[in-house]
Amino acid sequence: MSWKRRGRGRGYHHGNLKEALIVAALDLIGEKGPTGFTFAEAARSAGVSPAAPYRHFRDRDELLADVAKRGFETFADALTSAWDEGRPDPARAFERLGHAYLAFAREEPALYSAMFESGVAISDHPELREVADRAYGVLRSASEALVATAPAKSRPPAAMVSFHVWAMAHGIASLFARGDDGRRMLPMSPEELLEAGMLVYLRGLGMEDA
Amino acid sequence: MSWKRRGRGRGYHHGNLKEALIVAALDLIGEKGPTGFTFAEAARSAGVSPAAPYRHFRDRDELLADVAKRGFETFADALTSAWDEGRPDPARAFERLGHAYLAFAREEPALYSAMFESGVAISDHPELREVADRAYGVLRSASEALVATAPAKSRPPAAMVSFHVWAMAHGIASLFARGDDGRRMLPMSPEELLEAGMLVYLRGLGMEDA
DNA sequence: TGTACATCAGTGAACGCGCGTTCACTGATGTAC
DNA sequence: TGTACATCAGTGAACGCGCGTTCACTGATGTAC
Repeated sequence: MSWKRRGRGRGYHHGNLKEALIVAALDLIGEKGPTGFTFAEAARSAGVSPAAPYRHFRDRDELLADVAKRGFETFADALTSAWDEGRPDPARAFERLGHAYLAFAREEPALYSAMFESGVAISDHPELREVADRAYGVLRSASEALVATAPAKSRPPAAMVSFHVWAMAHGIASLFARGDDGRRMLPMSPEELLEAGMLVYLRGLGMEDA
Repeated sequence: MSWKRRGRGRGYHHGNLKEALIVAALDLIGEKGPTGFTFAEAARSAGVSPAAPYRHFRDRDELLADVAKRGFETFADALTSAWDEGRPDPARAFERLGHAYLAFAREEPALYSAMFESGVAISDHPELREVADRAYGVLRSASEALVATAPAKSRPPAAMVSFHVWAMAHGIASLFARGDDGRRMLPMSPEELLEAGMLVYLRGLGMEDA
C-alpha cells in the first residue's frame, strides 16, 4: 500500500501529527527549556501550518501537559523495570532504582524539565496526576519492600523513607546531574553521590545492606 | 530637604529606579513564575516608561541575574545567621541550618525560583557565581564543623556530607515546600521531613547528635 | 549668591517581531449503496 | 466495482497583542566659576 505515502513527502494529511507535535515540543524544550517552547514553533518544526495543532490540542498548555504525561509514563516504566520487583534482593534492586532515577534525569532532560519545571499544574490535569502517582508508587512500594527486611520492632515508616529517597534523588538530579552549564562541579559522579547517600541513610535506619 | 520629594509623587526622576525594578521583578516572579516576568511589565509596575529600565540594565537577562544575585545574598545571610558559627554546638546549629533552608524556600519563593529555576546561567555572571559560592560555603563549613565532632579515624568527608545535605534540603524544598499547587501532600511538614532525614543520615555517619 | 553649562535619568513615540488564535476554506480519506 | 457524500485533518490569511529595543528628546540635578 505504498501509494498511501507517496515518495517520502506527506500529502495533505500528515498522518500522525499529534505524535509529531509532541516530539517537536520535546526537541524544543531540550534546546531552550520549557520556557522557550512555543506552539507556533512546534507546528513549524513539524512542517505544518500554525493552525494545524488546534486539531489535536486545545491550546499550548494542553500540549505541554501531554508531554509531561509522557514523561511520567516513561519515568514510571523506567523505575518499574529497574526495581524489577525487588530481585534479586531489595537492597540491590533499590540501588538500581536510584541509578535509574538519575539516568532518566540525565538522558531525558527535556522530559524531566517538562515534568518538574514547566509550570504545568498537575492538579489541573487529572490524568497527569494519575500517571505521576504511578511513578511515585514505584518508589513507595520499593521502600515498603526494603523496610520489610528490617526487624519488625525497629521498622521505619515506609512513607517517610520513600519521601527521603525521592527528595535526595531529585535534589541530586536537579543540582548536579543536568546537562546545563551552571551546575556545580562535583568531585564525584552524581551516581556515586546518590549511592553513597543512600548507603549512609540506610545504615542510619539500621539496615545494613548486602 | 522635603522639597526633593514633593508630595508623595515622584518628579521627573524616580530616585531609586534600579531598586524599584528589582522589587517589581520579584513581585512578578512571585505571581507568575520566572517565565511570566517581562521587562516591560516590570517598568510599568514601577510606574515608568518601557525605555527607562535600559538606563540601569543592559537587558532583561541582566535584571534577572541581579534578582538571582540578591537571592543568593539573602540566602547566604540567612544560612550564616542560622548556623551562627556552630553555637551552642554543631548538631544543634546544623538543625537550625536545615530549618533556615526550608524557611527561605517557603518565605521567598520568588527569590528561590529566580535562583534555581529562572534559567539564568550562573556561569555567564561571575558575580553571581561568587555569591552562590558564598551560600554553598556556609553549608560546607557547617559540614566541616559537624564531621569534626566525629572520632578522627571514622570521619566522613565533609564535601560529601555537604552535598548530601544540600541535595536533600533542595529536594524537599522543590518537591514539598513550595506554595504552588501540584505539590504533593505530605503526611508531615517539610521541616519534620528534613529533620528526620538528617537525623537518620547523621546516625548513618556514626554521629549521634545531642 | 547667582548663572551657565554638563550630565544624568527619565519620556514617549515608533519599529519589527513572533506569538496565540480564529475563520472560512479545501484536499484526502472512508463509507453506504 | 463505481459513484455520491460525509467526515476528517489540513491550509493560509488575517487579527490583535505585548514584547524588547531604539531614538531623539527633555526635565531635573549637580558643579564650576
